[in-house]
Amino acid sequence: MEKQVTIYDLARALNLSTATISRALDDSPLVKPKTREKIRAMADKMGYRQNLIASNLRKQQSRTIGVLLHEVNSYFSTSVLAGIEKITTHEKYDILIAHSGEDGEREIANTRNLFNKRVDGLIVSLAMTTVATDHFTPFFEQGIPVVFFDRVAKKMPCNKIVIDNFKAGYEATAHLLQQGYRRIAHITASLQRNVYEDRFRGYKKALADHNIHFDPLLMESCSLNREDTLAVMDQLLEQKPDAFFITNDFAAAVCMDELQRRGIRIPEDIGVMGFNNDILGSLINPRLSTVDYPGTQMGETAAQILIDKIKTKKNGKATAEHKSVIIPSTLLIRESSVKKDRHRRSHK
Amino acid sequence: MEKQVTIYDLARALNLSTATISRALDDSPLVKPKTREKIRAMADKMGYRQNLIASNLRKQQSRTIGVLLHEVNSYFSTSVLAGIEKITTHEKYDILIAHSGEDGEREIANTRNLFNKRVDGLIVSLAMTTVATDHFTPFFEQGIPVVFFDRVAKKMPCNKIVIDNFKAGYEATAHLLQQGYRRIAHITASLQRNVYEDRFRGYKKALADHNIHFDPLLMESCSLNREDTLAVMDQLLEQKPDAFFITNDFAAAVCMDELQRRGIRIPEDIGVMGFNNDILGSLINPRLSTVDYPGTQMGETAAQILIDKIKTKKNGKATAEHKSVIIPSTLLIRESSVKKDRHRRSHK
DNA sequence: TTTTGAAATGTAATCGATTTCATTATACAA
DNA sequence: TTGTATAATGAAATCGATTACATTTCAAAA
Repeated sequence: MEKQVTIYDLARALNLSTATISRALDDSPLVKPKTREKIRAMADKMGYRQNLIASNLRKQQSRTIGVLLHEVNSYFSTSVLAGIEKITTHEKYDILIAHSGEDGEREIANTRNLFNKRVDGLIVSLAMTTVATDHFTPFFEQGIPVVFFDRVAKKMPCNKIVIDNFKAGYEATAHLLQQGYRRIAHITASLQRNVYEDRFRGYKKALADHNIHFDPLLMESCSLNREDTLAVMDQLLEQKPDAFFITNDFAAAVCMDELQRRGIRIPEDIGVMGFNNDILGSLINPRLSTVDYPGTQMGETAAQILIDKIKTKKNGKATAEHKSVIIPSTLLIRESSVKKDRHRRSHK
Repeated sequence: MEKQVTIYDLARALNLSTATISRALDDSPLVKPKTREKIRAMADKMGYRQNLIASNLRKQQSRTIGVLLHEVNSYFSTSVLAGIEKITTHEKYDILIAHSGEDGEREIANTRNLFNKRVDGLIVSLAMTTVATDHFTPFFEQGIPVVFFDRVAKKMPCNKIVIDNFKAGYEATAHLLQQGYRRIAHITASLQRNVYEDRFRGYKKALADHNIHFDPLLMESCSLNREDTLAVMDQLLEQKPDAFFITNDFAAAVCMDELQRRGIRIPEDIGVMGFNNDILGSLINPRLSTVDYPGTQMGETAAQILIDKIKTKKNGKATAEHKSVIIPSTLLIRESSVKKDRHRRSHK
């Protein structure tokens, strides 16, 4: 385990000051090209590597962005991460990923840790069980930019990247209604979170606009994991629904699988509509109708806005105003929600 | 944007030295409980937050582990990450995730960056196009522990967490043979990587053991993404195979979908065997036979071994010997590879 | 009361790079 | 040759926490 080579070692070896070394390695025009070359050569020869911890301490930055995710196991999450990474790599930032596993307590602990690590900015999607948002105030007080995406805090004024969940929920439900489905069951998650609440409102509005009475017995919230979804589905089937609108493709796929196992035909007997456009949906039979959710684009947008805020902050300009971006989502109609006979009839 | 509160501010406010403050906040028994309480209270009151960058510089550590992944978009990758995270969270380490997108060049750049960030250890799965492994030598020279998992460098002596890919490939192929399939096509990825090479060897050995001549025309390497897989499958179909052994569940699902679209029945006409046990496989029809790949366990093991190495290193004991762990994988026989008629016959 | 050892606190160096504010070298004009 | 502007380099402070080593405090023993 050799000792690290520092700029002091380089300075000694070349009989120069650390100031010159530092400047040379930073490509500063203040040092003579010939000197710079000498320093470069010696740095290579001695195997010098910059100590970013020391650099960051001095520069009062970390060139790191914290990403606080509710979960990482979905296609949506990895898409968002890919989008964030694309931008941050280009802008030479690192990302520190923390995930809360949908647990508000862990979200708080993670937020605290990222703050202590002095991340230059934060990208957040709230956990399912988060209620208060006090844990972000240290960031606001220090003027460290925070961008929320997807799962945002409704009341708080902040930077937000979202889709129009109300509209998406409305359109998905309206589509099912147009296909002739009437008793549309809705499986979703905690209504505390904007995304689920908005979609639910969209669902109810679409029903109302089609003169259908909303039946509370046709709606259930759960964690959307396999077991909970199956349990909830089982319960809802007693209400004799003719369609399911499920706010998650994985849960929708689980339902479809179980329905088919019970001999129920999709979409003839029961129509299914998912949400998120997970790859999964294009590989199951019948192909799942869903709402395309541009994860990569959300990630890119969030990262770009965050980095812009970080940069303008450095230039001293305060940027108090909050950006709010709505990314377009689109209804993706495939097979699980399109009644074939009805379709055929309409063509004849 | 207020100024950060430092231990100097606390020291001044309480008329104590920074040494005492630092010790108190670290729960050192060297400071009187009463003093500690006072310090704690003042820290809370003034909103003190530890600056981990300064702390890490002084302590010559980062309490961060670098994770270098070939990709992050698979169920396997997220499982591994979950496993790593479980351990690191418990041991109070952060993880810095870098992914190479299967590109060797990016892997080199990422490795360099993680080194400069002074990660305390590194967990790696090699990219598809990586050839040399010189980029890891700075870690070895500095005695920074590195653990490879899954995609490891065969020739290099190092810490490795793998499954027995040869055995898994053998068993998967043998199972298909037992089911009566004879012309088994093999779709895999770059044979440069141990995992694919070993599985391929297992495949060939199983064929040989069943007195079946290996036909090179039945084997193709590709990136395993949708388009490439479909192209390769199309080509292989000309060789009239009666089964596919595909080293990736996603690619297998894509194939199954396309085969069924062409009216080919699975498993009656063609049997399909995947690899990795992606959730996907349990949601498609017929359910995909595959090899269960314990990602979470691999992640946990890799993280635990790495942290142990970091700890023993701190205690001064050099740990030159390399750990090599083989995690058990299991053949998961579902529907896509089991000939129903044959099955029935054997029961009658 | 003095001694003594442990307990508590303090002083200052340290981690490694950056950067402000000098200072020295160099080139060109007068 | 001298003066002067500019280019190049250096000395030392700085970022904030930790910690080796020194010093003070205090209670119990002598």
